[in-house]
Amino acid sequence: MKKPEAMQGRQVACPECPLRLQKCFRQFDETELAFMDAFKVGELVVDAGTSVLLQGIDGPHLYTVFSGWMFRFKTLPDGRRQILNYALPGDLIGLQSVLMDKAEHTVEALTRASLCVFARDNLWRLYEKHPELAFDITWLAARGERLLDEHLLSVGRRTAAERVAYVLLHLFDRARQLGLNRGNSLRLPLTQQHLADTLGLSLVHTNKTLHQLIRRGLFSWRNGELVIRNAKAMAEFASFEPMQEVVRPIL
Amino acid sequence: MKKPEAMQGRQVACPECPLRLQKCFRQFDETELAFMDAFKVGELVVDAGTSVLLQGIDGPHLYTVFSGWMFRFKTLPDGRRQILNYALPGDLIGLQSVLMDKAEHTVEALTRASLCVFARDNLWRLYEKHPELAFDITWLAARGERLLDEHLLSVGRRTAAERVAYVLLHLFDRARQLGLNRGNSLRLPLTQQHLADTLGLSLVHTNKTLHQLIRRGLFSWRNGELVIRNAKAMAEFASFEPMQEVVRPIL
DNA sequence: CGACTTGTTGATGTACATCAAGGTACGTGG
DNA sequence: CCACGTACCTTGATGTACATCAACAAGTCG
Repeated sequence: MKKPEAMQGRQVACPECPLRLQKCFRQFDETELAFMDAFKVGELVVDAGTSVLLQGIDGPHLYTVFSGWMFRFKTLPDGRRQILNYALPGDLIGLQSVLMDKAEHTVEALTRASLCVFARDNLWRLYEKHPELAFDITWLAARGERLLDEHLLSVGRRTAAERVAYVLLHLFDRARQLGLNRGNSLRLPLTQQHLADTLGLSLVHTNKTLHQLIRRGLFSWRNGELVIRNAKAMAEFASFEPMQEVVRPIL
Repeated sequence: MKKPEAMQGRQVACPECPLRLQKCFRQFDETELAFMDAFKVGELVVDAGTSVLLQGIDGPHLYTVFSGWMFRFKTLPDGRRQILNYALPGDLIGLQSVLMDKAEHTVEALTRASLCVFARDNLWRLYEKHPELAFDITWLAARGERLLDEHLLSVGRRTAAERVAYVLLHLFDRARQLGLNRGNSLRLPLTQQHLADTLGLSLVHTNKTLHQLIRRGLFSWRNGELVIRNAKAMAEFASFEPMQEVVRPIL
């Protein structure tokens, strides 16, 4: 587990942010962009395997993922790990740790990733001066809760095979909304161990289950390339319903 | 599953709200109390077994639990149910459904319960006029996410016995902060089926596990009365750490 | 200098034996 | 009647062990 690299100065100004051009994100007006630009204190680029927030440690910053994949997890004292969810470009990181004073989970980069960094101290000004942005933050928090609801349903009540199918569709769907896919194909930067820790399964059983589903022709996954072969059957099997596509805020 | 009773008019004015007297809740100033009083459109009293929000249905209201226990759950098409969390007095209900336009989960009363009802349309005014209250809502959302994180860790990575011990301590701790306990004793309005659906276990196995822990002298639970007999051993066994006691907002 | 070994490491694949959890059935008791 | 208790058998998931495979570094030899 590497340490984060030193935070760099600001490279991209919010008004020119290329992420905001994606159709899935809400348009900001000039005042909002100006405020965000002032709110942003820098950028952080981390290599895969680097932790940005640590379980039990005070977290002074709020982040937005600009590029790359990250994941959030908790561990038990004896090392058992549960991955809570994944953060993709546009996702907020560190809201819990800013509001509750310290993080109760760790956030680690799955790929090389870059983050926009905001100072916690200015968050209050955001609430005072820009209620729309405050509303956006609450919206993002509610969305986070919804993702956890769905994940919890999976881990608690779906069978191993259903869980695997579900999570792959879920990740594919989220990545697709950001345009990270190429047709039915997607570069998935996970190991089977990540999947296992996401789904509450052992590595060995995850592997068996994965192959069982691949043999059934639902998808393939080789060399980090996931291909959805039969989305319909897969969604039916896993009781997966894609998230309604909404124009969502981005900080 | 009964339908909610008709909403009654306002009985208790926010400035006189007895719940706010609890030491665990943040004090509101007069302006805030006045605003909340105007924001509140009524009260809703429901019997045990009544659903307030329904999975997949548009939810126009925001609620605060005033008294009683409620729980939030999702179900799969074939009926498998996963309880996501419990709502006790002071907890917010319906934020997801208000922000995302419809609920993706159901909220049901575990006991007779009364709720304060707020109109979604006025939520925006709250963000405009009372950033502190907006901040509070975000805080509550972040807290909800944290509870889910912990629950997910349990279901994903704890053994059946650890899960049972953990959830009982968790519920006891939350109830204690509200003064619902009497020493080590607490009236727990759950059936073993609720517990099973919370923990992702079968009813039979939940029962066995429960008795295994009772035989070990960690707690007892008869006639709906939970008694923590050995809190230390129980917390150690389940890797339970009580939530830091914070003064928290209430709407 | 390049080409071919060799060793290392991390991710993956598969075969057991074992065990934790599930499902059915049939009790009891309020 | 519904919640709880318990026995019995089944099965889904685990843990250990070991083999494969690709990526990468170091070392050796033509």
